[in-house]
Amino acid sequence: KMLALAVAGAPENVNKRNSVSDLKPQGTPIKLTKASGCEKGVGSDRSHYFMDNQQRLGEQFFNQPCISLAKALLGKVLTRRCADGTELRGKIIETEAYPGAEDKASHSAGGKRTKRNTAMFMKAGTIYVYPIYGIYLCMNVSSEGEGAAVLLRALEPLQGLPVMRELRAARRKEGACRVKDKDLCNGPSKLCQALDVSRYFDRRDLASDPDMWLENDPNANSEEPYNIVSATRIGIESHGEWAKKPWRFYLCGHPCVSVVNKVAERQSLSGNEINDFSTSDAV
DNA sequence: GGTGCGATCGCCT
DNA sequence: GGCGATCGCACCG
Repeated sequence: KMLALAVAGAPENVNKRNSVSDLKPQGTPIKLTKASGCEKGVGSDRSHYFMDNQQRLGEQFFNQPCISLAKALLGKVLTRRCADGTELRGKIIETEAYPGAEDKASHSAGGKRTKRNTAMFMKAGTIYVYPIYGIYLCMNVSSEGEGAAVLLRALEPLQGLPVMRELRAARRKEGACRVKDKDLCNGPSKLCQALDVSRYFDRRDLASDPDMWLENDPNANSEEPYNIVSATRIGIESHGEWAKKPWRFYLCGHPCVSVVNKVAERQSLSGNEINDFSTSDAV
């Protein structure tokens, strides 16, 4: 606790003003109140919410169908305990479901098991980390169902932002501008960098691992619920019909969404749960 | 604000 | 040997 506090309580306030402007709610009705945004709570202000023993989500939570888990993960807090005791926290705000064998866009398409995708076939809650484009990593969590997993695509950073910023800056050019709060974890590989998720986590159990786990957001009750947008998944255009499945889920209007899909948002708001449109992501 | 492009390498065919 | 469940930067408007 003390370590976490020490880290979180550090120099963050210095940049408060910047962060505030970084996180403007846009578009749709979201409830990004000051208390729930990245700006204020982040770090020092927010960390006290996590001082009491937060209960980690256990096996049962992960043991649900893929699409259902992808939605259930939204709003949960991913916590990473670093080697020095520093705790980094981010709220999951965007996921993608890869339900398994029939899904041609999945690494487990056709039920194929390989060395790489082994974690997808392990018990629900198993972490699947794989390298992509030679230089990046993506993190998934396996769900119920053979070869099914959920890709984590974006987090709202809550605690340990200075550390996250350092971890992210390591990859960037010297002299590049400071990463905005909302950009620290707004992409699948960015969140791996920001939370120091390495390939070492592949095949580990998110329900019992000492270095990474999930919590409920202790602040959730004071916030109005977000609308969940379901949109087409990102980066799988070459997979024909499967590319059109609306299996990407995100909190509507949240500033940390990696790619906004306005068509999907309109459909979600009009109360249509099935967004089987074929257009690619609008800007 | 948006778009285009190159980086870079493990994995699978 | 070819190809990504991506990212950051340069460039344009």
